Amino acid sequence: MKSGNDFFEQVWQVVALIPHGRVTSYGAIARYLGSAQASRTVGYAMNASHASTVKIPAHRVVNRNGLLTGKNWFGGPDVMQQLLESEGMIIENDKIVDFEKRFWDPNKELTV
DNA sequence: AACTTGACGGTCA
DNA sequence: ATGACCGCCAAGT
Repeated sequence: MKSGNDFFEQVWQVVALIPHGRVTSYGAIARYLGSAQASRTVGYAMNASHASTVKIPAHRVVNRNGLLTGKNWFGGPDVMQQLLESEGMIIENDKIVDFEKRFWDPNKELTV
């Protein structure tokens, strides 16, 4: 049937599993899928998340620095930050404070 | 059909 | 410690 959508669907699946008040990185998701260096593709999947019927909390996904790289993709440069703060997250200078503590690793939590 | 770009990450110089 | 390049997968032009 369809081909190539597997990667995106898996990414959406993992992102949808991110607990409230937690965040993860593109690389962590990519690694969970088996392609640690395909992190850019993960970000691309986020961009295509609107195509998914599932609700994708993309605001909980940031780069490995905890920086809100895709904040500009939420319809506003501050929307992503507002969403994260709304979940108890602390954002400073477009960066997640205590990112390590808020970090949610699918490989670790889901135990592949 | 081919080349370039993209919400990243890691390694090398 | 800082800067630059390569690798990965898919989509857009």
